[in-house]
Amino acid sequence: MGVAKKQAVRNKQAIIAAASRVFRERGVDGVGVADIMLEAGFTHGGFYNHFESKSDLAGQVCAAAFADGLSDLKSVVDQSLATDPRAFRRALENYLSKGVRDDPGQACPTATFAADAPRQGEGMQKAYAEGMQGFVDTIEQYFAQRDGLSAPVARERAMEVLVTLVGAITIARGVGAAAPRLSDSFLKAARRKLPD
Amino acid sequence: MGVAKKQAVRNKQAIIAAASRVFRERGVDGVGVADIMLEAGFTHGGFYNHFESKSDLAGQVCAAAFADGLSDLKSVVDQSLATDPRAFRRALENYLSKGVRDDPGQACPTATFAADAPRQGEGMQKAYAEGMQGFVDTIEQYFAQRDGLSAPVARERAMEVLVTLVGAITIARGVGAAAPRLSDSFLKAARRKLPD
DNA sequence: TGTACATCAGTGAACGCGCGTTCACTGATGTAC
DNA sequence: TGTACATCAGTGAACGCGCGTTCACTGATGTAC
Repeated sequence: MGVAKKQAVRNKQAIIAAASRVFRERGVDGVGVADIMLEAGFTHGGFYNHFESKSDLAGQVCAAAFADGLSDLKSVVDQSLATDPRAFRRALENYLSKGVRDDPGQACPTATFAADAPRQGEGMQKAYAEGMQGFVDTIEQYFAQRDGLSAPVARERAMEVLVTLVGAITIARGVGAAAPRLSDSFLKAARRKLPD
Repeated sequence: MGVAKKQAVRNKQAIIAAASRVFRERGVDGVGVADIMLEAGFTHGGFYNHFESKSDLAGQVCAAAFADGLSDLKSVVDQSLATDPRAFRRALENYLSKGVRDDPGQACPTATFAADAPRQGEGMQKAYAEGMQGFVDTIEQYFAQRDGLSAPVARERAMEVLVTLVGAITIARGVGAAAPRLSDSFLKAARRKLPD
């Protein structure tokens, strides 16, 4: 069809964005390449102009999702340290909300890609591990700076927070459709356990 | 081939056991019916003598896995209340061990089926929700009895424990292959946060 | 207890379908002159 | 600035393959007499 280079780059990002959403909703194994391309507004043949394979895409999707998530997290952390000390806590509570639970397509990759990562290729495993590392580092630094904690203590707290977030949202989604009230109580219990 | 009724029942259980293992290792969408039957030692054609569909199997597998898990949990709880007060805590620590992390095929369904449940059919969703409900109830009763807590408080603690277990093992598996040391520290941090 | 027959778990070939991937083709873009 | 041509993103048909499921067949099991 003839497409400008800049447009091609934008199209690739649109494919990644579409895949990012449907992968989180239905799992990497639950969507086909043709579905993804259709969601992005293209026919499926062009896929291999942008990606080596579906597995390659999965890795790039995971990396991009973590990059977005980390950038969001960093601005929340900066905001908390500078002007609005409650911003961090608010972000955690928002993560454990019904809205996030019921819309995995938009949600943080920590939970949505956790199950796919070990089952997909090396690229996705690496992206997931590096992404989690970035989250741990950022939260660790936040706790260290805010509460004057030593690095190891702050690090452990950061990991505890991530464990609570991922555990609660994972369970809440798992029981969600069949037991909505149980699902809500898991979110509530986890919210109450969060640090300030 | 001609097979006794008792043997047929045993064969069905063998299929469920094989599926239970490979579903946890590779995800429900990651294994085919033929694979499962081969793992169980049969050809694939006989599958539909036992199950209506793959989705039906997934539901039965999830229910059976939770029944096993719940029965294990109940005997640990009984043991803790009767003769060995540390048995419960030991079981939790064992859940968060490298052995369990690296062998999902044998592991507790709370974490391994959490991601599949919302994406598979109604049967699996129901089995997962009922299974989690059973776990919550059992742990709640344990805390209530052991520490003389009111039901709501004991319930919230039970949910906190489950959130920690599922979150830690999910993240540990997710980062496991690409970042083994990070994975270990998540398990460690979660173990340290467990109640006695 | 022995015989004839219906049942039905397991076999293995076959079904249509959708998957990931390839390919010849197209035409606007971007470059060389 | 205008023209001729190479590039390459996107199209849509096609590839082989493995999926979930169906089916005719088999023979030991279990039952009726």
